[in-house]
Amino acid sequence: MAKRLSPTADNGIAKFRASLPDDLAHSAIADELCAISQHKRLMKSEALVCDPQTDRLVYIAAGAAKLVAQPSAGSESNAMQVLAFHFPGDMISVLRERDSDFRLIALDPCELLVFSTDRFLDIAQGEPAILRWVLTRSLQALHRSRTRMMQMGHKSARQRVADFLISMAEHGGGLAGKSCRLILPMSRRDIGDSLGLTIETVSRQFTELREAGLIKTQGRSLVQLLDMPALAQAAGQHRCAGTVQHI
Amino acid sequence: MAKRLSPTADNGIAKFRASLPDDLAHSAIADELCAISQHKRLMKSEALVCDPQTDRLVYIAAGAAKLVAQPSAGSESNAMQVLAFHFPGDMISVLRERDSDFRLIALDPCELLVFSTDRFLDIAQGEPAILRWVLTRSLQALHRSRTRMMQMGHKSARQRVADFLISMAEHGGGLAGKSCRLILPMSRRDIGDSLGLTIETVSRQFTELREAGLIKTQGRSLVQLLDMPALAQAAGQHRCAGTVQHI
DNA sequence: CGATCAATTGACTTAGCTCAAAGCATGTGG
DNA sequence: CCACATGCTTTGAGCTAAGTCAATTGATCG
Repeated sequence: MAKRLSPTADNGIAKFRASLPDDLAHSAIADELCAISQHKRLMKSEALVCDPQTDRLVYIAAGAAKLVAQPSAGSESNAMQVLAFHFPGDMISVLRERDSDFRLIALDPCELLVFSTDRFLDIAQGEPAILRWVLTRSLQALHRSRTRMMQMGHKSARQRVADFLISMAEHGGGLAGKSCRLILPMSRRDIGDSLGLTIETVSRQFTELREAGLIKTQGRSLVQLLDMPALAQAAGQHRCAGTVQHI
Repeated sequence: MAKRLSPTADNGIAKFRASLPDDLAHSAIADELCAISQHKRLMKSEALVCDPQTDRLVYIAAGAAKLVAQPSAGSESNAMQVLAFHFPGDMISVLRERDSDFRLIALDPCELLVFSTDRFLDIAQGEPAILRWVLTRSLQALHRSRTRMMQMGHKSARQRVADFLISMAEHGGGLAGKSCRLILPMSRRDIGDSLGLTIETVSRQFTELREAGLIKTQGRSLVQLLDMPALAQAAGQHRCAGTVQHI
């Protein structure tokens, strides 16, 4: 059993165990994995620092984070790219990379479990079900990344922003009705960087969506999606929760 | 041992075995995997058709292929997106998807091994090293996908085309010197669809690169990279901005 | 209650898209 | 083997969506 570090560490570990396949939550393998895990807490805007020599697997127990890449070369000013936003329950692979380093930055206070990928896999090799669990999640992540790439490809600013809001709503879970309240943990800059748009364009899109009656905003981070089917349509007739209406 | 289907089938299977971790190439597990593999040959432009109900793993033994996604809904005209190009030795995961179907289309005659992902993993569970092998490749694919997504984000047409050429050269293997000959198996349209650009823009970029003395073209598909360092720089820097200092 | 940074709005510029026409390869039939 | 036909590619001329620059408004915190 993992040594008692602190109540919150135990809490994070418990969440990790719970996310594993049911029958493995309390297996010896799970114990081993927990034992090699490093428990980290990040303050808002703090970056996860870890040995850049090894690949890492990071499990998010609580909080939201962004995975960013910044070209190491020259131009400091702009050019920060947000590759993905991550939420509790996500397992992220952070590969070491020579030219552009990838970093995980907390959007709000985060609780993480960090594993060395190699050591994790060495242990997981003893239990193929765990290996398969990680593999399945990776394939899904790959699939999601490809789907998003598809969208980045040729979509308008309106479509990207609408799609972003829809996908945030999917995470929030409030997909039930037509409307949905969201608290966005990320700034407009983060949103822009993740969509390949400028903050100004993002802001203008928010304004237009508000004027079209599709959303309502309040303060920086509170957004209310008033008509999700219409939003989904604005996003390009993709995934709408219940009703996909033809055009 | 897998039943002898045909000389080419055996050839494809041999390549698959060779790509596995050394000590497993002739293991019983490898035999089992080969036994459940479906050997397919595709003509140029032919799509891989397989049961859309199950996820598939596809190993490319020979030929080049593109992974495309087309939004199922309405608009036929444009909106075909090329998610990735694949080459011999690649292992691709084709997930079934309800709204937008992903298809693998041959760019030239292809030789493929197709596995049901579930059955593959069921067998691979007997040999964690194979599971880990697939996982490692998936994480790399994810990483590549993210890197490309980053580029799709905010990069100019020039940067995208230059980067595309560089990455094609990496596949060709002729990375040694400053120059490199490439035979592109894909059309300008495919290139455009993969970069989120129109064929016209791709063509114009080729022209400009030619006029800048960075490449030389001959016919549709032959491209000669004359100055790869300069190309790499064009792929990286060259922030559009108001002040475009010519090269 | 200012100080400070994020977000919005406006005016202007431009990269890349659209539409349209002309050149080239590649394959086919005489 | 050559002429033709077809589809790919290149080139050209506007247009528009989104970026840049700049100034204002709004929120958040010591």
